[in-house]
Amino acid sequence: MKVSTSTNQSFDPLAGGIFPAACPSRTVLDHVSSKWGVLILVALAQGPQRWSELRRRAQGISEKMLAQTLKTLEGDGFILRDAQPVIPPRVDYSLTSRGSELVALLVPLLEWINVHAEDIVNGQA
Amino acid sequence: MKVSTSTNQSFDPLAGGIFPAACPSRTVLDHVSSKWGVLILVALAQGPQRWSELRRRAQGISEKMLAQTLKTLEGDGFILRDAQPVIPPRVDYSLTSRGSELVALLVPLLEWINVHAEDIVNGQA
DNA sequence: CAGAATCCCATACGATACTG
DNA sequence: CAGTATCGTATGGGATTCTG
Repeated sequence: MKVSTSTNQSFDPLAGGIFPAACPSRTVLDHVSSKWGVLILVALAQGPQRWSELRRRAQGISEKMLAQTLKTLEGDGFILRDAQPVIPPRVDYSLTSRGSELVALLVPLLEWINVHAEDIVNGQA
Repeated sequence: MKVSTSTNQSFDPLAGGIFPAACPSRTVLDHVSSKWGVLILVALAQGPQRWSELRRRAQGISEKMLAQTLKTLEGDGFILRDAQPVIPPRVDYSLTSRGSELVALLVPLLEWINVHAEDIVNGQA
């Protein structure tokens, strides 16, 4: 599959699958692009992490949203939940191989955003 | 910049900028990952398009959301609005160079999702 | 520590109608 | 054609409290 990487103007491997209103692609896209999905995914790119670590990393996330986001991502097979039966409880979250594939595509995007964000919100060229 | 593409485990060019709650990166990320942002951007990857074409492409979008999304993306400098003073009105939207950069990162992501979506929502490995 | 449960609100979003 | 205006709803998401 070829995709030229700049000032790209013609392709259409998406035509059949992303744009229809009720398609699997839309569902997955919504999960990933939910307010916290990307952040949790990318946070896990740095290796397995515990609940509280994720909570600290994704600043501003509520417990409810963390739980919900983790469940969705687990349901999609992007992350793995490893609960150890100890007291106090310890649960580690990590990327599955599918999750790693996705994150590999997400990281460049987030990096680009991170680099250009300031100019963008400041309205600079 | 190197980013290994699987079972990737260490980098952190994001540490400083994406995770803080009130940072430009978050703002831009929210714009891009809004329900319709990605779709409109990627639709425009196929070349300049008119309002009604975009509306047809991004199936399910309401006029309100299309207008709002286009304004946000224009405000961020991702797309260009070219209104021609003719009757009936004709307005073409196109990607700016900044928009093209972004889209170049978005397309592989959407393609990946498009390919794997079915398995993901069906709960298959 | 790692959640689940509940309550509640803001706003994202859709449907419809109207306009230059 | 390319929008704007208005209204109503659904739900994303926060705060708080409770539990194994």
